[in-house]
Amino acid sequence: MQERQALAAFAALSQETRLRILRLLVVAGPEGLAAGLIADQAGVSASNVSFHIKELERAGLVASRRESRSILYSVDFGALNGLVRFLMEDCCAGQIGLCVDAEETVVCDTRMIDQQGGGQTAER
Amino acid sequence: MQERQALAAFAALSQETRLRILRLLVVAGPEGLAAGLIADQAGVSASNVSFHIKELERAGLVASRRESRSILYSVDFGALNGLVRFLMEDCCAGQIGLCVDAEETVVCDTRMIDQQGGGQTAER
DNA sequence: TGCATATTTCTACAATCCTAAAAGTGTCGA
DNA sequence: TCGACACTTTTAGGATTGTAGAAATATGCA
Repeated sequence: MQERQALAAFAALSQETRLRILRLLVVAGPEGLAAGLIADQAGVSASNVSFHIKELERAGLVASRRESRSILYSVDFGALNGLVRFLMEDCCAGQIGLCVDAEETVVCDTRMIDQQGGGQTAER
Repeated sequence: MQERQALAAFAALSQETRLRILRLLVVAGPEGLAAGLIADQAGVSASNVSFHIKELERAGLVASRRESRSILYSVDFGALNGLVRFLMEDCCAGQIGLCVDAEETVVCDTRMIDQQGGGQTAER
């Protein structure tokens, strides 16, 4: 994932309504959800949903397709995956051993295994 | 990590200068970096660095300590780790098998293994 | 076509970002 | 201790961007 896209994705996720919408869409799965339903479930006005969905689309996190009267929006899971990877790799600038805690979540990428010898845990 | 903190963290990372600063700090490691050095290396004015650092601190991603005349800033790796986890768990709303691709990065948390049977990859 | 539903554009307001200048804050030597 | 210096933060300003609700537009079915 390019830095440019990651910046847009972070911006998209930094807004409460958008985060809520994204979660709804994740739960909905590849099938997606109509804008009206999103508005209902998120407790937000339709125009507001439209605005935020557009932002999520611009960030590449959400895709849309028309189905009869409704437009169904769904998460681009590839993009979401890319963002996780960006955060772990690019953003952590190769210090993944420091960034990603090995306690519960053990990440088994070769690059990470190389750095996991120390078994370092993050300091709080 | 609480949603509130995650929102602040995403907002902090959604700005080019702040992302650059965070990367510098990650590379610098626990030792940290003085504000002046950050300004030089990031190619940003001192006041601007101060402004953005404060934002990173507010988001809980960066800590500071005084050392003689300088103030050294360092990444809170625990918080960064928490953000990665938030993105993978809370944000992905339990659909980790969909969100986190199993191709290169295999995540070996029990919760994830449970969901990895399908070996589903994201659709683009 | 005409109506009901679904979505987008418009508008006003608030928040963010950056530069330059001024004000702190702490350290060191006389 | 006091003043000078180095380093960082705060403030003020103006331009840009983000937000929410009102109004307008588009779509599909009878």
